Amino acid sequence: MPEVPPPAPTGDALLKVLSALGNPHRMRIIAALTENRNYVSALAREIGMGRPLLHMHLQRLEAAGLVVGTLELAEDGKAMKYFEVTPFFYELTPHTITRAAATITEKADPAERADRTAKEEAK
Amino acid sequence: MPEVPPPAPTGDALLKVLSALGNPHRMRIIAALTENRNYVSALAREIGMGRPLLHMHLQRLEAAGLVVGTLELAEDGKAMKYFEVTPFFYELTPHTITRAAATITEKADPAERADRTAKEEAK
DNA sequence: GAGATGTGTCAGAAATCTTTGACAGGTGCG
DNA sequence: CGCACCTGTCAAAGATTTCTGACACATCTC
Repeated sequence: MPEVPPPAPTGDALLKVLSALGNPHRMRIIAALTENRNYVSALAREIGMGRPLLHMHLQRLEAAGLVVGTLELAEDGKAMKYFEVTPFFYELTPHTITRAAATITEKADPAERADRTAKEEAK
Repeated sequence: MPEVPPPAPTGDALLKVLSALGNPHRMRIIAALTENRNYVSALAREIGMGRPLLHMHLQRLEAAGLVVGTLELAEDGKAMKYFEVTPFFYELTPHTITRAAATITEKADPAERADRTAKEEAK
């Protein structure tokens, strides 16, 4: 079975991944969860961070598709949300960035082209 | 000549790269400069963005080591700063992130906040 | 000199992201 | 019931990032 090359991610998706990973706390969260999956409260204690804050970071990572959380019921009936990292893979080169940049649906686009060229000096 | 495997970047370096790339404008700047090098003012017109703003973005990209700028004197004597992308290559996987996370010198580190650790064992 | 080009920087507004503390559930146990 | 866990959300404060409009300086051309 030949290794299939990773599909090119859309600009917005890659943007989410990069901004999600570009944060020391979230990087550490990925590191902690890579070693072994864990539930929110325990993870919060492990890396010394408040639950609400960790919750938000996990949400950001999950939105980027880097981790997944599943709500499981323990034997004693308590509900705990376990998080684990997804086996992601991204290659960052000028080429991949260029390719991704072409498909960005951020703000501003419909009304803009070659009209605001010599506008700043015109005062 | 065998291809040398890319060296593992330090946590702080990777952090800079990721947060630099995790921005739509900077991604487009990389895309534009990948096609051909350019000087600040022309690039600003090309992607429709104010010079001061572009200047700041280029600074961020250069600090991350993704682009380099060289001040050159044109034939007519005008000084123009040409920017071009560096052939960077980063592999993003749970493993590389974990490895990088171990070497982060961001805020909080000198004194590990391990004070409420006695309670978590009470499971 | 005026005008067009290039460079750079600065201060403050605007928009975002990060962080904290309080609250509102739920379960099982002594 | 009260305590010890778990889950989640919210509002407001705090810290950063992003963006804009001046400003200053240089060169070449008219």
